[in-house]
Order: sequence, then structure tokens, then C-alpha cells
Amino acid sequence: MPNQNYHHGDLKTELIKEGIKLLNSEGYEGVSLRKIAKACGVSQTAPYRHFKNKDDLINAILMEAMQDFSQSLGKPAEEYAADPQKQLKAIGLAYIEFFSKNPDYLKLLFSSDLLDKLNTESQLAFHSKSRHFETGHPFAIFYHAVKNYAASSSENTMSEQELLLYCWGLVHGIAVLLTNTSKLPFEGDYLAIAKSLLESEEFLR
Amino acid sequence: MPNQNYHHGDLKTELIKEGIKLLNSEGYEGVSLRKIAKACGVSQTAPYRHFKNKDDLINAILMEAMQDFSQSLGKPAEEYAADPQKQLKAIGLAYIEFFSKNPDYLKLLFSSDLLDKLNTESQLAFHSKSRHFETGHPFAIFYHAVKNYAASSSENTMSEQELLLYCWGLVHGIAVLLTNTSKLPFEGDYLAIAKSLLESEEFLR
DNA sequence: ATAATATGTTGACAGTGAAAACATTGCGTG
DNA sequence: CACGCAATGTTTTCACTGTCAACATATTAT
Repeated sequence: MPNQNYHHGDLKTELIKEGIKLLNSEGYEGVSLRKIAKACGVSQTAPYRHFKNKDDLINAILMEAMQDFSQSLGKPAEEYAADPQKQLKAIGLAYIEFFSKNPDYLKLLFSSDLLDKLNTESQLAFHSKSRHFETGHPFAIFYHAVKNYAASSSENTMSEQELLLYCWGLVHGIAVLLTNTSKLPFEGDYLAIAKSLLESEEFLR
Repeated sequence: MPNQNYHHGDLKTELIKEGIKLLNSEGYEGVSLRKIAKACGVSQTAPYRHFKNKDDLINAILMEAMQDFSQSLGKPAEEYAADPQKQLKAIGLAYIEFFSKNPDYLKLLFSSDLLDKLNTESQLAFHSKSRHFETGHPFAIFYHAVKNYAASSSENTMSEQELLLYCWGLVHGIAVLLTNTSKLPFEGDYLAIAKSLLESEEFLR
């Protein structure tokens, strides 16, 4: 029977859980190791038994978040598996919607080294289709949809790399802008605009 | 005759200058008020006589940076003033190239509240053409090029808002991705890819 | 010249990430 | 079962950060 006041039981996963909670409640800037530790009812330095440093914890949190993300992209990927273009467009929209709902993930993702780590640790994960929903590269689904479309479309004249940059860039850029609507020059339902944009022929005819 | 050890003379502008230097040398994470103050040979709290807080100084630094940015966009804007499509494409490329060379500005820009401030303080600046190069909204040039193209093109079927989201989103997204090339799945000269992409008919035919 | 103001300094405080030294628990091996 | 070692948690401490209050000095206006 474990002493309730010392060994915690499953601190590692609870740190991640409380980290996500804190991120959602206080936002990107409000996340600190000490707060997370306190939320778990544990000393300030306890997290260091489970994570090398703050960025390591952040990466673990993101890993969790990217699971949601992968699922959000996976749904349209399956639904429109038969039509590569429709699939790609639907995935793009899901990408935008996800970060629109979770703006802090976007900031976190590009200020941590999660993606670098994933790229070096498991280059495979990005290219293999099987592991997307686990620990693989969160953008693999997107990447495969792009490859799929490139292979299927007779209209497309872009190289695979161009196409990836085009699709990912557009979708990511819109996501960034939408999480900063106050930075945009006029008001409006930008999410709706983004939707009609992706569905139009201007993007992938 | 000013005492050399007390009143500094022109601390405010030197703080900005040293701030930019620090940003370029140590990167986004390495910027702190205290370091900037020390670089100016002044006490830690001296900056508070000229700036309300850190974000205020950061905004001033960005203001300076955005001047460069505006000029980088202004050059192709003038060069291709006669051909709205070419102009828009050239501006887009300049946008990408600028942040590709100054990746830290990109991070800073979207983690400060500069754009919000500009939008509330001078909504006009974004819409008027005359003040771009001074204190106006740094994206006004881009915006005007979009409007220009929308008005001139008979091919374009998008609304002005759609078009802005499309162009700005694409260009911004690519800029973000290029400043994180290590996050991309394969290696290559992404800047060159981006260039050929913008020039292709896939983007604004 | 003197008062008001602008500008700079000192010292302090709370919050942060991190390391070192120490304490407690639980597990594996004899 | 007992013992020792590894895992996990705590305390203490450090350097660094942004910011404030109180004080000092210079500049400017009256």
C-alpha cells in the first residue's frame, strides 16, 4: 500500500495532464514547471525525475496534443480516402479548425523542438503510414495526402516538394492568421472564408 | 556639457539599437531587458524611463524592424507597379525572403502585440497608402497589392477577403515553414522551391 | 536662482528554470 | 525474509528574469 504523501503513483502522466489543463486555462505564457508541479501537489523539482527539463515536458504535452491533432486529421482522411483532392481539402480544413480551436498548441509547437526531435529520432515515422496515430510525426497524414493527390491528379503540374510547401504553407499560414484575427485588417468570419477558400478551385483545381 | 556618467543623451534609440543587435546575435530567447540595459552601459531599470515595460520596448524594436520589412516589400511593389499579378507575386517572394533572412522577427512579431496596437491605434494606416514606410501597418503594402490584383484581374473569382487570406496565408505559412526547415520532412533548397511555386500558375493564374 | 521635471541608480521582491545534496519508498536478489 | 540498490520526491540554493519604490542627479522653465 503506497504512502499517499510520498511516491505519487503516476506522476509522469499527471504532470502532462495538468500541463495541458494549465495551458488551456492560463494560455501559453502562463505555463511554468512550478505551477504544473504545484497543481500535482508535488515539490517544484519533482518533475525533473521524469523530464530532463522544461522543454522535455512541453514536448510530452505536445505529443499528447498531437494525438488529438492526428485524429482530427485522420477523420477526413478516412472519409474521403476515395477522392484524393477532396481528401486533401478536407484535411486542410481540419488542420485549420484544429488550431483555431487550440491556438496555444500552435505557438507551443513552433517554439519547442518537438518536430526536430521527431524528424531526427524517427524519420521513418513521417514516411510510414502505419504509425500516425501513435508517436509518429503529426504531419505525416497531411504529407501522405499530398503525395496521394500528386500521384492521382493529372491537372497538377507541381513537384511533390512544391505541392507540399504549397498546401502545408497555405493551410498553416491561414491557421496562424486565424489564431490572430485581431491582427487582421477587417472583421468577419474568417473561418468561413477559409472554408470557402479551400473548397474553391483557386486552391487545387 | 553633459556629465558622461549620468544622463545618457539618447538612451531611447540606443536601447532599440542594442535590442536589435542582441536579437540578431543571441536570438529570440536571448533577449532580456537587463542585457539590453547592460549593453547600453546603464542600470537595469533605466529602460523603464523610456518604455512602459518589456513588451513596449519589443514593440519599438519591431517597429524599427518593420521599417526594413516595408522597404523590402516596397521595392518590388514599385518595380512591378504596372502589372498587378507580377507585383503581388514579387511582393510575396520578398515577404518570404525577408523572414527567411530574419527568422527572429517572425517569432517576435507574432508573440508581441504590435499588430494589435497598430490596428487599434491607426486603422487608417492599414488602408492608406501614403504612410507605409513610416509608422503605418507593415502589411499595408501587401494588402494593397492584393486589392490591386483583385480589381485588375478578370480571372480571379475570389472575394477580396478570400484573396487576402489566400495570399497572406500562403506566403506567411511558407515563411514560417522556411524558418523551421529542420522541421520539414526532406532536405532541399526550399527557398528556391518557394520561388518557383510563387511564379507558377498554380498560385494566381 | 530656484522649482519642477526628466532621467538614471540602488535595492528589493516574486517568479522562473535548474542543479546538488539529502530523504523516503519500493523492488529485486541473496 | 532481510538487505541493498534504484527510483522517486524534497529542501536548499543559485542565477536570471520583469517590475516596483525610493532615492539621486541633471536639465529645463519660470
